[in-house]
Amino acid sequence: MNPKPENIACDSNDTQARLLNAAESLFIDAGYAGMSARAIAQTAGVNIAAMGYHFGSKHGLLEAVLIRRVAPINDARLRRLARVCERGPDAIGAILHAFLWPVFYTENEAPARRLMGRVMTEPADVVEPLLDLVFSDVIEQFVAAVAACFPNEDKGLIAQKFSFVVGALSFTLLRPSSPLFGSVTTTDVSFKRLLKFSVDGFQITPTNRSIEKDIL
Amino acid sequence: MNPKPENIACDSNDTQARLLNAAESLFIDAGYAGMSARAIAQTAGVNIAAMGYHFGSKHGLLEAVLIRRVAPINDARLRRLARVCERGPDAIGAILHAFLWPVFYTENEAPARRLMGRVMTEPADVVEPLLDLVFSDVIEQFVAAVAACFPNEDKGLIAQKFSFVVGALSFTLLRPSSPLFGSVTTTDVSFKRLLKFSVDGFQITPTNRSIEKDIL
DNA sequence: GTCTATATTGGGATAGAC
DNA sequence: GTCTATCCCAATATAGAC
Repeated sequence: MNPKPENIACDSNDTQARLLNAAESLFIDAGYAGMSARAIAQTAGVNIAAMGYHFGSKHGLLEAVLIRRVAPINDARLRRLARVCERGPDAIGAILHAFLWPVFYTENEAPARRLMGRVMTEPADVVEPLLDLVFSDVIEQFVAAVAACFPNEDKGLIAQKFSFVVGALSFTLLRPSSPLFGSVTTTDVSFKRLLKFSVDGFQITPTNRSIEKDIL
Repeated sequence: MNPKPENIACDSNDTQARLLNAAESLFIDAGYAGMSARAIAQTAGVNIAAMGYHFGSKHGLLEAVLIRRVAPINDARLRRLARVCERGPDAIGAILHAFLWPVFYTENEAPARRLMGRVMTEPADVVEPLLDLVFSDVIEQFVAAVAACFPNEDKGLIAQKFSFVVGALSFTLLRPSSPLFGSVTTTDVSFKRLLKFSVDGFQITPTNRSIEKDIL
């Protein structure tokens, strides 16, 4: 289907890379259903038929777009996770750092970030198989590592807290500047804030009973 | 455009309600671009032309779908916020409770929750005007209330922390059961976990310097 | 208020010449 | 590998009869 799978340059002028870049940009802005094959070809400056030739279909093109960006990030995540040897509550910061850092600082980070935010929130029938394929291993390993930090905590609680982190991350990537939340910040500031917020959210703290009283 | 704007029943059999329910269901599952007017009419069991007659267009129908669900939730949020008089760090739990509780426990909550998750993550060109219209007032008031709890903190930091909460909330609503994050939980458990996670994330804690050292 | 029928545009995919 | 041309179907919207 793809006669030249290796060595795909990101800013080359060949047809495959042009299609990948165009599809990525349109997917970020409009989602899968909102981007048309015609618009992709036009943005890429290539013929419509080239998409079918190189990637089989619009969906095949999306898959290639995803893997190009997400695979390096997930590789970096797992490499960093492997270096976090210590366990116990103090390791949570290092683990979440290993999970978040590659998203913000891997090469070609700007498009990759928005792409990750978009794909994590797309309708399930479009990307669920792709999400499972690309993220299940990483999520599983990180959840297990976090769970090892808190051996006495409920495993379901740990997994859900991790999903809160993924949600906060996805939303941050998806709307880097939103009129709803005021001023924009730099990548570095967002990263540090999200990391600290996540670490604090994972800490074991006594439940504040005054919150419960507020129910109506 | 809409000859009968008031008194829209949620489970009635009249054409408007059937269209609203069908559009909501399809929007949740496929997003705006992924749902077709034909599919809406077919699901609703009404004629395609009825959509144009009652709501003007597919976009007008989406707007009605949104307002029907989100307006009651936002009203409840602001009513609850108005009752949170005290200020200081202890009020953060009550404020976040006021923000989150109506999402999980307002009537017709099940579709409303997924709808909120979907609309918060849709491509900007589809819903940005709607999001501004529906959410800007609520977000602004809640961010201001939270900022009043932490008068010495940077306002941008407060706003971004609040966006983390919104992100975690949206993702939780969007994927109530995801194979990536293991077992499903009840609404009550998710609500309590998200509330505690958010409160803990807002607390002022010393920055853990060991996290910084982990940068490769 | 409802429906049939249709106008008009755009969708994804591909056959086949070069 | 690339392009033209086209197939077939789906999209939203609306006109006009009832």
